[in-house]
Amino acid sequence: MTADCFAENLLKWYDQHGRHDLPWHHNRTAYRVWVSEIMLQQTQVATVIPYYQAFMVRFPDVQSLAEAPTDDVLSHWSGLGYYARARNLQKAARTVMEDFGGTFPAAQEELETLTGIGRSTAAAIVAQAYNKRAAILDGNVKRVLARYHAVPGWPGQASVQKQLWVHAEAHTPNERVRDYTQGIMDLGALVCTRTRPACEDCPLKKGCTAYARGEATLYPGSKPKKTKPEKTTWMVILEDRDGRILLERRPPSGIWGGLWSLPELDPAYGADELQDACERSLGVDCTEPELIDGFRHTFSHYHLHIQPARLNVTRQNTVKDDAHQKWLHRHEALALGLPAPIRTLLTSPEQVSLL
DNA sequence: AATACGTGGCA
DNA sequence: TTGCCAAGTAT
Repeated sequence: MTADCFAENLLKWYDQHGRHDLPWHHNRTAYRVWVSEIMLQQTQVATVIPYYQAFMVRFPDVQSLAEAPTDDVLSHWSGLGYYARARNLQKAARTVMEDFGGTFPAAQEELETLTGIGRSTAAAIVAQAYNKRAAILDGNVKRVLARYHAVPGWPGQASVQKQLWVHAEAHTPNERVRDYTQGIMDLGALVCTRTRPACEDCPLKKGCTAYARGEATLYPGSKPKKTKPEKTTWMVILEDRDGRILLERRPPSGIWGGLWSLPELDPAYGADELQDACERSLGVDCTEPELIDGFRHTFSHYHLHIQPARLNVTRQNTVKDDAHQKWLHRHEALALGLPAPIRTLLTSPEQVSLL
């Protein structure tokens, strides 16, 4: 334990002010902790909670997750984002069943071999589920440590991250690792916040270098700003006489991988070429295409200009697939992996159909 | 090492 | 309206 009582002060604060009643705090099995950690990657607690609850009802253990249809897993993830997490989650569940005899590995080293589990997530599972010593370094911890030690630079930079890992390891105590781990995340989320940190309420202010300098908000260093690339694409709204809209399954990797969306066409096509392109690449027979408004959707790394076009389909080779149909109806437009502006164009689940 | 991967909240 | 970013990992 370091002489400045970092962990002790943090634990004392955690007992009084920390979060002790989140859904994954109850019945803390490795499986439940694992699912929560994956959902919480780059995603805020408030967003995760309802997804976590529903997920646990449908997939209460590793076996049920491993045996489920992937569509079922994806649909429970739909709206949460970063869908590779869901695909990796199930892949890892199947690995646990096949290679680990259905028992979740308890060693950080072994956990890291499972896809979707990196160093920090493996450590979080070890600490949360088994109360075994392991250092985590998520966004909250990075912020706390960057301020406490006045570590300059942007944590996305490998050299900066490396220093933060050293500090994370050094502060992690041998006792009460579970509470410590939850506590330092809670501190980052509730006190040592990105903007307007509540330094006066912080149990670590005494040893905090940035606080001593009155420079808490200068840390961690901000991401170097780059001009976001702009991308343009076509999302085609194909509607038949019954008002049903065509969807297609997206490739397993890439944006909205494995989900259903409006057909996406090569942006190189001009508006005048859309009809031909649809008939050729989607195998449908369209009448006059009519361009709807284009709009822009912003992702974290680029601006996506989406140019939806409406086309009337005169002939539709509908392949009935009850399982998929049911899936779409149950989860409505949210399940489609569409950016919000397009969702509004889908009037009701009953109008959604597959080709 | 740098980039791709979502969504919603907030200043 | 726009930019930033939140319990990161895979490639």
